[in-house]
Parts: sequence; structure tokens; C-alpha cells
Amino acid sequence: MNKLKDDILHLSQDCGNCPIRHRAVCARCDSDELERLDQIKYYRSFEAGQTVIWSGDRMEFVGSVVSGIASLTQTMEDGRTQMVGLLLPSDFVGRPGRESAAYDVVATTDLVMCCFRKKPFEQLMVDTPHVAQRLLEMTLDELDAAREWMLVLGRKTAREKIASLLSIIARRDASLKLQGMQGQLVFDLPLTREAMADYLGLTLETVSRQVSALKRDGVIQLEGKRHITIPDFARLLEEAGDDGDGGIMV
Amino acid sequence: MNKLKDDILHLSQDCGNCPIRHRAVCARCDSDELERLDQIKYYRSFEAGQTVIWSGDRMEFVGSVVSGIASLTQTMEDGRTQMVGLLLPSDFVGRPGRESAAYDVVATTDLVMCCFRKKPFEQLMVDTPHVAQRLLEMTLDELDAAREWMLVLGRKTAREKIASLLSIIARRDASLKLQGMQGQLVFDLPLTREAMADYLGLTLETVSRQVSALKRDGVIQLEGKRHITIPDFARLLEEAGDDGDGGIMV
DNA sequence: GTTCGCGCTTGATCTGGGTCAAAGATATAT
DNA sequence: ATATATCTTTGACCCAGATCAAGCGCGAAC
Repeated sequence: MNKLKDDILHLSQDCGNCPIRHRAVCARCDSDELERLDQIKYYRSFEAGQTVIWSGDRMEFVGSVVSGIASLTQTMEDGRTQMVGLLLPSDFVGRPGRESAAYDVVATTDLVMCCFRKKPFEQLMVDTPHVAQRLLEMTLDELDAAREWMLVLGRKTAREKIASLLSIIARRDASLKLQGMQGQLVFDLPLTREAMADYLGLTLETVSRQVSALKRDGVIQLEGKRHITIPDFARLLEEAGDDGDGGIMV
Repeated sequence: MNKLKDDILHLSQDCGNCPIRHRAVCARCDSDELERLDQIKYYRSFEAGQTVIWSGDRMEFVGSVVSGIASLTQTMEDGRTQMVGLLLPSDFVGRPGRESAAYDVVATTDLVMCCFRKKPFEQLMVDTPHVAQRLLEMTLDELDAAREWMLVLGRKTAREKIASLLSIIARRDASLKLQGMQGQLVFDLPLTREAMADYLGLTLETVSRQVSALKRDGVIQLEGKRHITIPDFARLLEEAGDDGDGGIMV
């Protein structure tokens, strides 16, 4: 639970108000704009497993993840589900200009979100082009991430899929903690095997087997079920089938 | 199916010069703006199989597809490839604000594109917020399409994948041709079996087998290798596993 | 015409990952 | 301490789709 605290401390520095600032861009927001944001801001907490919003529901806010993990999921009538987005701290949620949610948003861990009432936020976007501009950049990043993931889903083996997911989480986790890059990364896996499976288009049994295999082969070390050490990040990327530095998943 | 008809009327209007107008939005462009667009416009033609731009290359234009089909593809070192986007006539290509291409853009059929020099186009975006706004909308649409496709890639069977792809192409094709509506759709499949496979994360043999199976079962009719008749679109959607009217793929 | 080439189909066989089933680990509640 | 529940691991078996291989159809080049 230290991690959660760390996250909060880390993010509380600049997460006060502007969700855009989470992405370290809204130095461009002047005090007047920040003032306006403050007035339409509120926080919401969710427990792991809770649904933040159902697909099709009217969406009355936008916001960003302060701590914890949320996921965007799609479900077919027969129950097959696929996560289509992983929302880590600092990621933006919601669609200015869209009436209703296109996906279920689910709290995958305990979750705190910083929300803004949608209408006024949209007005702010209209008034301040650089916020709209920033939103376009973020959307393009998300699109790249989604397409990157299409390669993972369509063409990678189960082992490569697991390695890809671990590398993404390791990278993001490390960057939040200002850690890493000395070759060794340590982090707590914030997803259950089932959540990993839903994200990778696998079954939880296959996930479990492949994680065990990566452990056996020394690609990762594993204490308990969730605490992971990656002795050689380059090796992990190789296992993921990433040429060079791919995997910009957001 | 009313929505389908709306789409049709929508797209048929024109695609003369403004790439944004392709999406039937730039009624908002005034004559001055169209004038500016005309000055930075040029056309390019490609033969089937040609590469429009390689991943990583510097991108000096944005534009949209006038006729033919282009695809965005990713390739791993060992040759596995995955299409991550299908660009049909009226679709936009390029990233204002991005230096280099993130994917290979390949002409899947003979292709004509309407291009705009990137720098001036970006300036136009800055000057006219509604163009930037429109671009955000389009990017959000693409993101939805990509996520829709993640479900296809991650959780659908081969037969469902084929049906999903056919329904997307049928819908788009019909809308371009002002055709259909009597429950029966007729179109020419513009993709080889291999291209379909690359899009669906399958092998070309599996694609061929499943197309044959759909034919055998009367879901589609097939003259020659490419000419397809869909006697009952709702049936096709059912085969695709789409609840309701899903599949908004762009 | 005949031959070449390419896209497509179909068959035979193999295998990665799914499915079904059981049991081990932790954690929280009684 | 025991019980209940959730998450995870592992084994045995199966099947959808991959792989390997052969042949078909048809347009273009000779």
C-alpha cells in the first residue's frame, strides 16, 4: 500500500486542478484558466471492481486518473470481454463533444479520479485553443497505443503478449516513480491474471502458465503473486518481440 | 438501417478539395479557407502494392483518400504483419503536429490521394479552430474504430472476424454508391485474401476457408472471387457477433 | 493457341492456446 | 484457529486455426 501513497504524493504536486497538467503540458494554462477549472472540479473514489460508467450511459464529466487503474472494456452478449484501454494515473478519460460513453469504464484497482463537469469543460476548450490542441495530441497518442496493441492482439504469441504487457506497465510504473533504467526494474503488478487475460485476448490459465514460464526462464522474478523484478529490461523487450523501443502504450 | 441511409446521403455530396469536406463537415469552411486549401493542394496516384510512405519517414503532407484503398500496417522483424487501419475513400491520412509516420502506408488497390502540404495545413488549423475541432472528432472516430477492432482481434472467431470485415466494407461501399437499402447489398471486395488476413490476424488459408463456409451457408453469395452479394445484412451482423448496430469501423 | 504467374481453394496434419477440473495460497470474516 | 472466498497454479485433453502441400482458374505475355 506504500505504492498508492507514493502515487498520491507524486501526483498531488501538479494534479491539483488541470487534468491536462497531468501530462505535464499545462504550464500553458494561465491562472485565470486554472481558476475556472477549480470551480468545476470534484473528486470521485471507486473500489476495485466498481464500474465508473456503463457503455451507453450519458457521460456528464471528463477527468483523469489520480491513482489506481481503470480500464475501458467491451463485452459481447455471450460474455466474452476485451479491454480496449488501460488507464493509468495521469491518463485522461472522456470525450469532449460526445454524449454517451462508448465503453464500460471499470475500476480495476481502487481508484481516485479527478473529474470536471463536462459542459463547462467543453466551454473552456472552446475558449482556450491550446487546451483543445493538447487534447488532440493526447487522442493521437491513444490512437497510436491502440494500434500498437492491435499488433499485439493480432500477431503475437501468448508469451510475447505477456512480455509486452509487462514492459508497458513496468515502463509506466517506473516513470511515475522516477526510478529505473539502471537495468533493474521493480514494481507491483496491479492487475489480476484475469484482467491481464482480458487485455491480451487470452484466458487466465494461459496467462498464469506464461508468467510461470517467464519466471522459470529468468526473464522476470516473482515474489508472491504480484511483486515483480525485471533484471534485464532489454531482455523483456526482446521477449515481447519489440524491435527497438516500441510499445508506447498509454 | 435508417442510419445507413443517412451515411449515404452524407458522403455522396462531394470530395472536391477539402479533405475535411470528405467527411461532410466543411460546410463550415468559408470560401477564403477553401481558397487557401486549393493553393496547397496536389494529387498523387499510386499503383496497387506501392508504398505511400514508410514508417519512420518524414511526413511532408496530410491528405485524404479520393479513390481506392490504403492501409496502415505494422511489421515485426520476422515478417509478421498486422494492418492497423483501413483507409477508404474520404478517410484522412496524416498527423498534424507529428514529424514522422508511425506506420507504413500502403496502397492496397490503385489509389488516388488528395494531399496538402503539411506546414501550411497546420497553419490553417491554427487559424481556424473549427478545422482543428473537426480533426479531433475524426481522430476520436478513428480511436473508436481501432478499439472496436481490438475486440475483433482479441475475442472473435475466424468466422466472426470475416463477417465483421465484410459488414464494414459493405456498409462503406454501399454508402459511397448510394446503393442498397432493399435489404440486399452488392459490392466488389477490394481486398485480396492475404490483405484480409493481415487485417484480421489470420492466415490467408483460413480466410479462404471461412469465406467459402459463409458462401456455403448462404450468408453471402459470391460470383468469381470478389463480387459479393449480401442477401440479408442483419444476418451478416449476427454472424459477426455484433449486438445491435456495432462496427463503426472507419 | 500455350505458358507463365498470381490469386485462390482445398486437403492433410500439427500445435498453441482453450477448456475442464482439481487443488494450493492468501486474505478476510467468524 | 477455523471457515469462506478469491486469486492462482497446474495437469489432462481437445480443437480452431496454423502450417505444409498440391492443384485450380484466369488473365497477361509470348
